[in-house]
Amino acid sequence: MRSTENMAPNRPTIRDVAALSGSSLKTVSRVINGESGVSPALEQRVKIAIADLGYRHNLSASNLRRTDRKTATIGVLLENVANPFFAAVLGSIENIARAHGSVVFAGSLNEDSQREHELFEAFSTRRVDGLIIAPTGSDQSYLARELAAGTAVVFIDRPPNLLDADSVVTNNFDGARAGVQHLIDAGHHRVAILGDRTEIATAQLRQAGAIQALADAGLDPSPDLVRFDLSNIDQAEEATCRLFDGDPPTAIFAAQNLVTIGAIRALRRLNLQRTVALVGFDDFLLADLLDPPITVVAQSPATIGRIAAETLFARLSGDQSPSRHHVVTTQLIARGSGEIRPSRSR
Amino acid sequence: MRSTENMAPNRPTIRDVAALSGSSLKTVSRVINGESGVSPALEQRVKIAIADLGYRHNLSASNLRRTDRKTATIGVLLENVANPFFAAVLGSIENIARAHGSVVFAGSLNEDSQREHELFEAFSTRRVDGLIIAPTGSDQSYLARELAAGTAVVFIDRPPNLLDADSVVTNNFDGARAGVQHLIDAGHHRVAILGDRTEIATAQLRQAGAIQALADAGLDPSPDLVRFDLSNIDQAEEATCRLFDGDPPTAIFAAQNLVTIGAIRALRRLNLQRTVALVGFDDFLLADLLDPPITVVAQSPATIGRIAAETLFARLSGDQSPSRHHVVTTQLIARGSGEIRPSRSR
DNA sequence: GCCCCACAAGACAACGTTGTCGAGCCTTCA
DNA sequence: TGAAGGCTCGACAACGTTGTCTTGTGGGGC
Repeated sequence: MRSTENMAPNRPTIRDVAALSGSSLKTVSRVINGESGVSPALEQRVKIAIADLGYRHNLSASNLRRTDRKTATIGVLLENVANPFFAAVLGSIENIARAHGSVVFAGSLNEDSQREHELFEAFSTRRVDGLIIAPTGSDQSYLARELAAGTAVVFIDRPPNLLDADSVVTNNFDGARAGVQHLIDAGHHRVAILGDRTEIATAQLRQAGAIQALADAGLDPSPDLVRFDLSNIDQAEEATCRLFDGDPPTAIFAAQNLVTIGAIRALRRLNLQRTVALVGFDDFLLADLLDPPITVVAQSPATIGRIAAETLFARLSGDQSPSRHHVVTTQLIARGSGEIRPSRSR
Repeated sequence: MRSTENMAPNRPTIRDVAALSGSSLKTVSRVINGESGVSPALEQRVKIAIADLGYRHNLSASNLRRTDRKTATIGVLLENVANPFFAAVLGSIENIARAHGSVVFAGSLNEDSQREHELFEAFSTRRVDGLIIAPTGSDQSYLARELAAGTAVVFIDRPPNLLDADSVVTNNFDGARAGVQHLIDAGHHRVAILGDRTEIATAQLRQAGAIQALADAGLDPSPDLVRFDLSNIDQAEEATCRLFDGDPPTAIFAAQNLVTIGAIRALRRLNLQRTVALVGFDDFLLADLLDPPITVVAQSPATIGRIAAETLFARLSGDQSPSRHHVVTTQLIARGSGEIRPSRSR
């Protein structure tokens, strides 16, 4: 007895289709799954009944019974879907997933490792075939059981901690090193280094790479020119301004997207944008239309997403080879801001 | 008999948990669902068994049996997840979904109405509780049965065709009208109007609003100043350049994001960026750092996403009131490019 | 004419879970 | 002391589907 208030009628099931078409459950199942062994006439009757009833296959029930247990669903855990870098990664993953007939769960972690656990739990409960994760927490060993249970997992942007699994990451160290090297090559000796929060693994690597470039050139990173833990545009802008309180830098390396933008704003405010060189890590839309155009160390979000998704689907197709760790190279794009020479040598 | 090659072991079920904890299926089910009627001691034993086995709840089976039939899953169909506007919408939806304990399927349509059907089918088969759709096709009547079956559907960005359902859209007509009005107020008589493909409903409205503003001012839109069907940056750049072949405009209204960027590039190329006024529809990152800073008619993707998700969850909680059509207003942000006055009057 | 086989089609159980109902036990109160 | 009622706990069926097995049915070869 169904209440009349909450009046969603029962959806038709294969039982209804069987009754309407005058066939059996199994026959309908065969038609739905395109199995052989159904005469054309009966198949036609079943298809008409399906259309008439507006029957829709129930993947939950199907999946429960099937032996292969594939849901044709993958989960993607990113830092933030609204961040252009990760949005590009997600778009690329979705393209590959589409080609494999899978659909995609998307979730944002926002640097919250508890959220990482929650979302993993939620996706796992829904029995995704595989996961692509840009991890935030410092321990992914909680995934070991899931891996053993047959769920494929690929890490992107940041490698997993305490777990052996495939990964696809940008060459952060070398990219940052090349960015700073580019400034040194332009004749700079006082290069400021601005970076994101040091808890973040990628931020650490970029900062290390940047400092390595200084060391390679026999330059000491003076503490007043190195500022980390900048987590938004405003903080980066403020930190950049303060660089010019004492003995100022002639060039700036900004190790992250938002930090670069903060630096640009600060240089504008101080009217130093044509005097102080700037190289940013990670490309962004319109960088070429700014004045001066911004030189960047570009990452390849689309490549990262594509390789990660391809790796995932290879695993789902049975690839049992040892974990692979893909490193995607960066590309330095010289546009102007990074080629400014020091105005006065020391 | 499980083959040893494909060695994913069976996942533990509540049966295994019951056996290990020395209780029954139903008791384990009660513990999992936080139902009352289990003594603390037994509850503890069950929880230990769950942890020991690494048991994970199977939402498919649960959902199959439950009477409320809620999957705590919603589907979002967008134009493209990598587009900043839709990425912001998606991020906002995901936030609300998280607060309601739901997870989100994301799919890109890329102006392909067949893809719209495919994704709908895929999500429906997975029994999502609700859908948020930025439609691409010209007929959404195929959703009527789904609505009747109890799936909530909310349309965003573009209203549905041939279907009655909730919607949340930007006030495209008035926004575009205000943008062009702003240029007219600055003294312009020759205002070019550049727009996206006319098949797109929002593009039509913006173009109509822009032309209405001209008409209101007693200006005739001369055909050589109106260019539609620009679907990417390059086409927009090319079209903008050609505007200056004959009798040139003194101002440009670009009715879409990428079109605005194309126009900026073109004006730069012609070195007219400080001479020709420009107002763009839809805001973008760094618009304020360009030279001149770009005046825009800003949409509120986050607001659209939030209202759509809140409407959806209200429906899922039983709201049966008639369909509502939310209109989100635009905001004109004057930054400089739109306030340039005509250099010579005609 | 008979046997065998291929093929179409259906009966039935099972997937992992939860709704229903009933058994057993303990407490409470007349 | 006994009936009533409230607990905890478990047996069982059912959700919608598919794997397995069985039952027809007709055709071909001898």
